[in-house]
Amino acid sequence: MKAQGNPIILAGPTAAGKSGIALELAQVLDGEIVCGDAYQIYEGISLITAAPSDEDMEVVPHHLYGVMPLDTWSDAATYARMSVPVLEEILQRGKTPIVVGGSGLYLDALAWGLNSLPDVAPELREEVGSMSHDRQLLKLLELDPLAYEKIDRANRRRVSRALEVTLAAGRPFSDFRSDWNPGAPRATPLHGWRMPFFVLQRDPLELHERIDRRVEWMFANGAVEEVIAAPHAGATALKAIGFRQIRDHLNGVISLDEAMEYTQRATRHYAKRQRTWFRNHSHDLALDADQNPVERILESLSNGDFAGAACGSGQQ
RNA sequence: GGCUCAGUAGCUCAGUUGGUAGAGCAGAGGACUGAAAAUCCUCGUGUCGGCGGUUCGAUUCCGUCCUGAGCCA
Repeated sequence: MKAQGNPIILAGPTAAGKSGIALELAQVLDGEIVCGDAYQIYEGISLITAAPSDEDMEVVPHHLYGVMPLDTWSDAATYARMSVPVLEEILQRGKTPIVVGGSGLYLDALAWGLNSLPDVAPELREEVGSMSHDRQLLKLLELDPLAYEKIDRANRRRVSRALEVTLAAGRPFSDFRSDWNPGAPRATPLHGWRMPFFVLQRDPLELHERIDRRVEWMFANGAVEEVIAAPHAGATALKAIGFRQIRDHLNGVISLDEAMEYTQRATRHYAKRQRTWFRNHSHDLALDADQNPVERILESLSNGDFAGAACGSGQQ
């Protein structure tokens, strides 16, 4: 028997103040917070990923933070699959799950669903990865001309992925893409939920200021030690901002000050990409961090703005 | 004091056999359907250190001065 209610999503760029607002919201709504972030789910890097503090976790139950071993591969589909039972369980208990995070693709996977694609074996991924970009393109043109036409061909990641899936499925990647191919099955929101999708915004200059201060704080409070303690980080976790910079410092390539400066810079770049993503991807309501976002969220929820869209058909 | 090398975009540097110059990074904007804190795309006029000279034309050659680095005294 399916539980009543829908989870809420609170997204937005890093350092916009999501965690604090989620905490307030959870207390008002009798909710529980669920990680919606690609890196905060990893174990052992809570500091450099700016995951919620232990104190925050005592105020309101938090889920899916620090649960994934550092050497484990992760991706959007994995995240969506593992978060469903967590959300379901919270709803079962009559609480409201509040998914908080900044990973646009992960959140979209949860909110709108992903097309159903075959898994790609690591060996196959490696095989495709070892091919030159030109060879991948040639192969893709041969096996999936539609994908070849539609895809960002300069982006090696995209080309590799299309080729991987084509090879793994034994038929073209484009067959699975409902946005390119009207015949393909549409993605459906997981579990038929229709989750109100809020985006928290903040003035870019203010955001940059907050990022700089937060990174300074991380470095003053054990960021280097955290990286030293994580020698076993795998391909996915290794990409957390700060990881490479601190390792470069530990290897004597750059100074500590440089490591911090580069981390600040990389985080600003990241925030910019997030702003672009959230501005242009489907969400329900954008809120300014300076204009009572909690009140506005509560207001829009109680107005029943999302009631009519429930159960599976929700899009846009 | 003498000699040598350097002085070009916010930074690091390329280059122009003399026809006023271009990369990376930074910065700005954008894209994104299973690595997404990833990956990719677009955007480059700056007294080419100052002043003189030669030349149709100098950032490029010559002189001189300034600044920095190194070597010799």
